[in-house]
Amino acid sequence: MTGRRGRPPKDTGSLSRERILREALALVDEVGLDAVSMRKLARRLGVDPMSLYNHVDGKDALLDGIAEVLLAAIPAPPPDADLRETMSALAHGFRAAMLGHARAAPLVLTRRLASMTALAPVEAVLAPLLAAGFPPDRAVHGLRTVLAFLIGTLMREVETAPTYSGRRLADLEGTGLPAVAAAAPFLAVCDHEAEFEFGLRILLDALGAMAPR
Amino acid sequence: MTGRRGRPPKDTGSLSRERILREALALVDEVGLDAVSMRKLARRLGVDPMSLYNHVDGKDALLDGIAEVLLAAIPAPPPDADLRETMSALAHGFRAAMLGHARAAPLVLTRRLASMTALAPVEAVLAPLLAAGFPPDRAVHGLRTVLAFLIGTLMREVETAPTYSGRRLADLEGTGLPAVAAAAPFLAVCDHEAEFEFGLRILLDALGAMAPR
DNA sequence: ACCTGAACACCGTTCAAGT
DNA sequence: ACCTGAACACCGTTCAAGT
Repeated sequence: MTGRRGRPPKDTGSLSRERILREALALVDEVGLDAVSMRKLARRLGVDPMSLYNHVDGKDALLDGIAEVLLAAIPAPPPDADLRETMSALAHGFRAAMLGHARAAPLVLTRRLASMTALAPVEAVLAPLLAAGFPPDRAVHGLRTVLAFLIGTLMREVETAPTYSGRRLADLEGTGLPAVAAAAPFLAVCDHEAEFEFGLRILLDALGAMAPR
Repeated sequence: MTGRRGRPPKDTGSLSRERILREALALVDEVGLDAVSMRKLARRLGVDPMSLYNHVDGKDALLDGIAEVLLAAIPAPPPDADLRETMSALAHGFRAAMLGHARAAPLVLTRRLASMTALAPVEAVLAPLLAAGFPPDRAVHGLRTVLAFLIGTLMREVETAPTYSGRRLADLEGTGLPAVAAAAPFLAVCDHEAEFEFGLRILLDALGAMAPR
């Protein structure tokens, strides 16, 4: 009984904003952000490049759309969790969503998203902060501080080419900068996971200590 | 006696890597990153586009070069300052350098800089951390955490279009999200200065508390 | 060693035309 | 309402030629 009446069955459906965004994300995953073009996306969809403009407002709007798809993948935190658990769950969910599409992640991390879709995670962070007794202005402060850390950390994770060989170590030791040389073995590599947990802990500890209740 | 012998006097000098980078930065400041092209830069320099390739390795290398120019503008902290003063001075110097060229700042904030030029500020942060007794691995942790916060915060500052009118407030209140609505007046605006100081304080307090001496 | 210009293989997007 | 294709005004970069 499904799919009647429509001349072409839905999932063949030539074009739709959803199909375009889904395929665009796949294209970014495959070729990287710089190599994405409206024309390549159209070719991939078996369609004239201009057809895309019937569903998407141009390349910039397309990229914003991809960012929204990525953001929508962050799972909602368990509703009964306390402040720390909630913030931690959201931070980890955000990270997982970005690492799941590392090449597309900069779209979320570097673009100013006007859309209201981006507000679900904001609500999820703000609610426990308010519940913990933070007045709204300080809750927003807390939100923004954690978000800045997440964005900065994930930019580093996601831009890192998969190539820090031992090569860099020698470079670092040969700079004549004493502190750099002393810390060279730890500068040459980066355990992103540990880095993330280290910074997140500092911030969540600080917020916990500041919480009115 | 200066400038003899060279047929064209130095400062007329048709091209040089330095002149190209300086003019490229000015071009980014004027037209924005997206609108920058090798051809426009060449036109601005009164030169054939291809001449640039004699001094710069291509557009990507040009952009990396601009990022290095920006980074070089961070002043060295006073050498006699303690850990907190040093970190604070560097953070503020970094921020000032980025805000001085807001449209070019994403080059520093989002690109992976391979160059060793970027190491001067790293040395400046690491040195006081080591002096405060942090073992090298923890010093690097501290450096990276602060840097992530700086990058995330400055990305927000620098990407913010100069347009948060009262318009957004109504939008935020009408979302049906209770915490967002309650905090709407504070979400609608952003005092970047205060935000920066708030987050930086948390991090420097935490590092101070962790310092072995 | 450095500069030039033509040429190549691309872009995003407008517009008039089709169905 | 949606799709098409030609056309426009750009790109970054290679290459052979000039000085």
